[in-house]
Amino acid sequence: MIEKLRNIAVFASLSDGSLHELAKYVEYVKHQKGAIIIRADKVEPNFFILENGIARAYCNGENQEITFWFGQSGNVLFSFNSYINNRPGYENVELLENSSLMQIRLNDLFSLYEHNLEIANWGRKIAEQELIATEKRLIDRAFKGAAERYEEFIAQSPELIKRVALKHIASYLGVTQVTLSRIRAACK
Amino acid sequence: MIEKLRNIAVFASLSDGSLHELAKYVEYVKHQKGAIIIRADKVEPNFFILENGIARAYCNGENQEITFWFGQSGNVLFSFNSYINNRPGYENVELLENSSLMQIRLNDLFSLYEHNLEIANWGRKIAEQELIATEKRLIDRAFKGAAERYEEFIAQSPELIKRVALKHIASYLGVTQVTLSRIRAACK
DNA sequence: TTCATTTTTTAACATTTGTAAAATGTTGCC
DNA sequence: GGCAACATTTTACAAATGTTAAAAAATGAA
Repeated sequence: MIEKLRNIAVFASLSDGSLHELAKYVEYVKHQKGAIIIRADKVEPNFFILENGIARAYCNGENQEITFWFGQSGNVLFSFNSYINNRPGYENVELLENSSLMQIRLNDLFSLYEHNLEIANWGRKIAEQELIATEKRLIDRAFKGAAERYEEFIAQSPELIKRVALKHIASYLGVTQVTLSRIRAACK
Repeated sequence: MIEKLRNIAVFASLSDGSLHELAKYVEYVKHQKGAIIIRADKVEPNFFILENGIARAYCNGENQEITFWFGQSGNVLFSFNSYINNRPGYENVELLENSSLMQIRLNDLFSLYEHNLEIANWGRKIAEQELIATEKRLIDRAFKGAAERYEEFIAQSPELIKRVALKHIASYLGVTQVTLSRIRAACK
């Protein structure tokens, strides 16, 4: 059990003692492709670690659905507003493949944060890494054209290109699917 | 001294004991309008809290300068990449008015994180709040037109509209200054 | 395989936003 | 006040991206 946790990069900074403490609260779950594991407008009481599979987070607009995040094996996955503010979130999370996940109840995790210094710092680093990645995306939108963003996406996430529908990638990159098609046609 | 810290909202969650610990390492500094207190490509060894004044963070592009963050009284202020990854950052931070700041050396702050549970969780919450705000901006760019983003900016940051040059606000909103002028002309 | 469904591409046209340059407005200093 | 430096708006035109619709290609289930 601890072995399984230790193999996931996100837990690398934790000692055996903390891994044991954490493991007490970890539950394994499997879901089918297409499952919506986090729903907008509901407080999601769990924090997930994606062991296998691919997930996307999206918001519902009027005529459109905006995908703004992809998760792969080893990524953590949670409703931002539930986790951070204990309020209903704005995002849905859909599994794009049959997936296996670990989950911890937020209440248990928060209680670990209040008692275990190492886990509190682990939680801090998770938020920090997500923060720096999100900010870089925001800055990239200003400096780089859609074509360049697409090329970087391919370079950085070759797995996702193979396994995720282009319509989702288009909205992740901030363009319509028509524009993404044009970009792909141009760089052939 | 502790009183001064207690009046700043970002410290509200800290007990007297932790405030005392933190206060040992806090130094007060003043800078003039126009001072660049964080420079891209340098590791910035301090973490700042802006007591008075306004700051902006920006990246240098080839022909342009992109402003992606504004700070006001009470906001924390740090080089993301220095703080998070101990690497040179990508952002400059300029003070747009004469300002007074508190600063703590990152080494001291990190050492507090490793010894004081309450401060570790305080650092976690700071990263989380920045994260949720940044992600909301990214999503807003997809769902809202430039005009709507401008109106929301006015509603949420009335102080900044009065005190910050429009060219900086335009780039913060993700449009050129010409486009912002057109938006302003249209909604008169 | 075959059919139905979904995804992706292509085309034509509309709209938004960008670029460059000039005009106007504002600020601060001598 | 008057000048210089900088900020903002306006104009004309160019480029990028969006919209709509239809065709082509890919996918999945019976």
